[in-house]
Amino acid sequence: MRDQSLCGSLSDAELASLNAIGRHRSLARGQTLIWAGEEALVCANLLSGVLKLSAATADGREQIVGLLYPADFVGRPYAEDAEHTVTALTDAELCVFPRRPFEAALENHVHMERLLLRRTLAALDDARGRMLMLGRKTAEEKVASFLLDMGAHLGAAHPGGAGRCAPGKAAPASPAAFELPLTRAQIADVLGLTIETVSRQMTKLRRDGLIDLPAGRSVLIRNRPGLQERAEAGG
Amino acid sequence: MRDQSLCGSLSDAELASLNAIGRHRSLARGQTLIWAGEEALVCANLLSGVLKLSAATADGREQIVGLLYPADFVGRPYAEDAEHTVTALTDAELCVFPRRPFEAALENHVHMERLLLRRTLAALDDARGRMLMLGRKTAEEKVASFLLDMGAHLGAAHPGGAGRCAPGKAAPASPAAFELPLTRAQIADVLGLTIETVSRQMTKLRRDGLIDLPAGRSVLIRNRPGLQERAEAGG
DNA sequence: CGCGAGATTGAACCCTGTCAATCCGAGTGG
DNA sequence: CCACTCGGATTGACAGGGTTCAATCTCGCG
Repeated sequence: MRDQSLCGSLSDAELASLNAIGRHRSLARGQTLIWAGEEALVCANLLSGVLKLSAATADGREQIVGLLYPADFVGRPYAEDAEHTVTALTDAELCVFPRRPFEAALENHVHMERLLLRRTLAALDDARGRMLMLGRKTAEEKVASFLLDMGAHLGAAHPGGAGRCAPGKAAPASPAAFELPLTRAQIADVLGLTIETVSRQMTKLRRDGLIDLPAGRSVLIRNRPGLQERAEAGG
Repeated sequence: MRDQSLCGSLSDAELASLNAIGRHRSLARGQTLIWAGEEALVCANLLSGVLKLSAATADGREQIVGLLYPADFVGRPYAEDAEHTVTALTDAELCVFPRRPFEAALENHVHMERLLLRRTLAALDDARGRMLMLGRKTAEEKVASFLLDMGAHLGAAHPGGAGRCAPGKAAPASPAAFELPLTRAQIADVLGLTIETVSRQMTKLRRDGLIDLPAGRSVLIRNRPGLQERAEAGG
């Protein structure tokens, strides 16, 4: 468990105090760990699988505001109520900590707090990058950059077993083929589009020979430079 | 200077070590402090004025990914290169720290680091809230929520002197009138729209009696509940 | 007065959303 | 084995919200 996650590069003492309050938990695909608006009871460390972080308008429009991959931190310390809903896109495994004890552990272990600060800063950069995409990219650019992003994150995945990261390999060259952990509807919610537009752009990219869509949710990138060109912009 | 900013609620020792490395700096309206892509040389604490945080696509489309108000933290510790450009929307005053020494100070003063962590977590929530707005709100909803947001932030502003926060008054009831620190073009860049759409939505809200636009950039909120209704969603 | 930046307004276009029909693959039960 | 169903994906037709292009207006300032 001492991988590149939050637990990674902690002292033995720190690891021990985390283990003392942490509990292993499995999430089935579709299951929700945290509901927006409810009391934020837990933080966690994602061990395997992919989670979505989402927000919704009063009338039901949904926006996925973040995707969480293995080793990512889950939850929001220091907030009484959760701002966003956390749901499993694939079956997932977590190391869950009750929020209060976790906060206490943070305060007692400077190193852990420092690690979380760096991660949070990185997450903030990521979120802001997504804002450029949502606000200023066309549908084609959105879909193209989404596919490239996803390919990078599912790097070491064996096509078929979604999203498990081989420990040790930090950032492997993303392979040509992978399995999307999201439905078209969820992709639409990530990109701020509709199902239909996502579908159309995908088939357009396929017709243009940049990608292939052999079955259901599997994707094959045939022409990465070309795809990057379609992604334009800075993302 | 011991206000609600990063410097606020620090011990004397911590304050002293910040003062040792910090330097006061003024920024004229339109001046840029940090360029995206360049080496990130400084962090800072915003004393007065309003700054924008922006990203741009290769072909020049711009998206404002954050607005910074007095007492906000500026910059990105632990990153070699800046991801976003920081520019003054109004004349502004900052307390600037060279990044490296600032990082060192962070490591030596747990309390400061903890404060920055909380702020960063809050900024992350804010950014994600904006993602919902960019991805899922209509033009009218975007403009309405922008005006409400701005009214809240410019709370204690005397119409005409943009964005200076009266110390002590934490979150005053937002007044009916304020002066926008942004041009229509910049508002468009915040909301992911065009100048023309922003303009049209503003005059629509005026025609409907929800707001008034007496002069250039001044705004008067005539019917806050009505405006909130137009803002819909969760923002 | 005239200039220029910013703002408003108008008209035409088109990308994307909406509505609806169809298709596909997996699982189920007759 | 096949029909049926059901969720997800694709495709088509159409309408509309927002962009684009362009003209006009306002206001501060030299």
